[in-house]
Amino acid sequence: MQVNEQTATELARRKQITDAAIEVIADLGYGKASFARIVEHAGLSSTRMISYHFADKSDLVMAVLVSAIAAGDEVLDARIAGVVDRVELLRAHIEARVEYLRTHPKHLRAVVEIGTGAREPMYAVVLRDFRVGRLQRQLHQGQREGVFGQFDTAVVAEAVASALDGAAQRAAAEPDLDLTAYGRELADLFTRAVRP
Amino acid sequence: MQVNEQTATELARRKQITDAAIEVIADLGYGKASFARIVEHAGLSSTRMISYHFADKSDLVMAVLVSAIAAGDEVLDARIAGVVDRVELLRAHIEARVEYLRTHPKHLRAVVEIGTGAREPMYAVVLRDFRVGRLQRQLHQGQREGVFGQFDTAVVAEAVASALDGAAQRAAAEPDLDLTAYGRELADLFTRAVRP
Amino acid sequence: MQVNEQTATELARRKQITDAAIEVIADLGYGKASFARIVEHAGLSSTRMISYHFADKSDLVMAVLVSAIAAGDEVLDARIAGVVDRVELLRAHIEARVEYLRTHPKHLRAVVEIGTGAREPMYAVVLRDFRVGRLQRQLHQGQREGVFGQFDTAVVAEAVASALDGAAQRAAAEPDLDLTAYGRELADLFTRAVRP
Amino acid sequence: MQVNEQTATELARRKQITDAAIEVIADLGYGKASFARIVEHAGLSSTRMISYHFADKSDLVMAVLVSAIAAGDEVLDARIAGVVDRVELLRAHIEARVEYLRTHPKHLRAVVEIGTGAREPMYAVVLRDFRVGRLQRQLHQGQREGVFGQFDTAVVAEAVASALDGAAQRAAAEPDLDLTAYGRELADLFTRAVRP
DNA sequence: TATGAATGAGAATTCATTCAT
DNA sequence: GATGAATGAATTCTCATTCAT
Repeated sequence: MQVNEQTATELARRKQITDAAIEVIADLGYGKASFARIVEHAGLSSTRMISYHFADKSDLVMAVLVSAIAAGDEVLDARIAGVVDRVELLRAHIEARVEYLRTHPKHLRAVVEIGTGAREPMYAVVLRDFRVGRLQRQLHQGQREGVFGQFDTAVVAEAVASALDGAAQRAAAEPDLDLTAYGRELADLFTRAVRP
Repeated sequence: MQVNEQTATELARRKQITDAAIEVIADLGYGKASFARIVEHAGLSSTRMISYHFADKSDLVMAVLVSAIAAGDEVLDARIAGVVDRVELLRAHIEARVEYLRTHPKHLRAVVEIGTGAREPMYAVVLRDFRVGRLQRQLHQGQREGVFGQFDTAVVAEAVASALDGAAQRAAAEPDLDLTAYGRELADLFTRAVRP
Repeated sequence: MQVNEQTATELARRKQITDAAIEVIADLGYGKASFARIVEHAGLSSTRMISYHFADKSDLVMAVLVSAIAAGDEVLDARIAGVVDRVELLRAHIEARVEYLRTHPKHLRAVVEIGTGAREPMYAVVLRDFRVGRLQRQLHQGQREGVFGQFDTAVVAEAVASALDGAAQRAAAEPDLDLTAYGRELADLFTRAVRP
Repeated sequence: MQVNEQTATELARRKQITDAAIEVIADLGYGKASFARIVEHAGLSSTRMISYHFADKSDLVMAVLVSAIAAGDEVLDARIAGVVDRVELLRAHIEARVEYLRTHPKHLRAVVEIGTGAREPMYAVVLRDFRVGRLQRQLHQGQREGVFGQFDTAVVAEAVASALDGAAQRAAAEPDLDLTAYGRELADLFTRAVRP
């Protein structure tokens, strides 16, 4: 299939660039992640390469976001598959995010960096859904079923998301951090907190 | 005494600059807070003014940090004065930070922006103490007294600090947010979470 | 005949590209008329399409010129056919150019844009002939016949041509401009001016 | 006076830059007049110099416009001073513009280049006033006084302005052109044309 | 204590064009 | 007859900082 093959190279290049961008953003922060540093990391010849494959910087960043979020949701979906208990679902959600941080440290770091460093409202929508969207819906459902107490789901979802952001920050600073234990602690913390 | 008068002018200038820097960092983010934008905001003649009063950018940022943290700790100290109960102390701590966010929105926003946007390890120490230092000591003491359950104080302190960061972000995005209620929700959340 | 069929497609493509180029040059000006914007306008896949069909940019611009000038002279020829009176011929010439501006606004605009924006002496020859060539010959002949006064035909021809350029500029700025009236005014103006 | 002296250097620099910009725009056209070529022409160290003294490119272009137009109006004012006859005033106007083209060839060329090459509506206002503003008012007044015939003053003013633009173009292409004669021809042409 | 002037380095982006198939 | 991929050069503009007074 010619069409697919034509696109294959293009897709491979885009992936090479987004992967490099993820690493650079994770390592240097959103502010320092210039085209020059990304091409250097990707082993490309010039920044022109990026401009050729992406309309502009926000196009690249959006591609990074989509890619990283897809990977994160994959981990999440796999972890919560089959879990029905609401409390266990919350635990699974938190632990899945920390597991994602463990298996894809650069990906999650990049998302957090973009979330905090970038100011384009363009990213806010997709970031919001990744950070608090699903979680808040779960919390809301748990309240309706009576398994959770009465609290502001927006506040709690934001608190959980922020705690996971904080975990990413700490993990970056302390590479030896035991993330599995960290995830369990966070899950314990919030499952206690949502009890009726 | 000439020396003192010189210092007084000097201090006034420094304050004018740090105040402007706080506003700009809070409004535009650390990455966009250039000298040019700060002098514009402060109504100064040129960026040379900043370079004259501060050794370099990190010197200015550190001054911003010290100033903002002092103001925040002042609010905190006033709020926890006389509180002895450990749980109430935790509640007071969280609510005091949110109150600080309400009374000094630009200050706390600036601190968070520097915490997430800047990468100089230089700031990390002072930031760490502001965000988790006192809190973690309180939690630890509470555990020793048996009022709190057994959890990793570092994890919980980081979670609380991150939740407050998240509150600052939301407050920036939603100016009409009821911060007093938000603070109460957060305090409820974490006081439930630390129960034995 | 394969050769002809190939040429037909080739010609169709070239026409598609020159037509798009005319629109872009007319709308955005010569300076902003990049290959990228032309392919976008033409709905082509890449700028490579242009480079394939035209040797280089000046080749494309020359094709635009030839095409637009041919269309303009067609209108002119139709309008002056049968007119013998010298003064009427001048009037017909001016009005035909304005009519061309009305029926092919993008074409004439593109010619003017290239005339003013481009610097290649290559275009100057063909432009010169379109703008002042025929007109100057008519004026000269009119003088020999004694119907026109004594003036510098080069100056007057250039003035007429410039006035028509100006009309194109105004028409672009004011889409509601009554061009027929404008043409009549110009014709009146210059027929008065050439009287002996 | 310190204030003046401080500004003096600044003003001198700005003049040095605008003068160089006028030359470059006149010689290479608006499209090719990059900062790089202007600093090269001005003998400055880097384009940074321009960015330091002008907010952005349009700021520089506007300064060029103001400077060139002021010089042109100075010549015009000197030429029409004391002229009362309406027809003579029209002649003086046209000849003054051509004289300006002769004494300040680069200045008028630059104005024409900006007028045709730039697209910023920002310039349009000041350009319009220079090109047709005063002239149209004169024509209108002449009609009210009955010295001129009935014609559309906007059309005629635009035609005169365009003819002067055309003169600038020709003068650039033919350095040996006798501009005084050219100006007289144009003045003859249009004074004939406006007769009742 | 203050400032006007200047700067080298780097930013993202656009340009017409060429290579290889 | 067509195209996907790539590119070097150039664009305007911003950055924190230094020089000289």
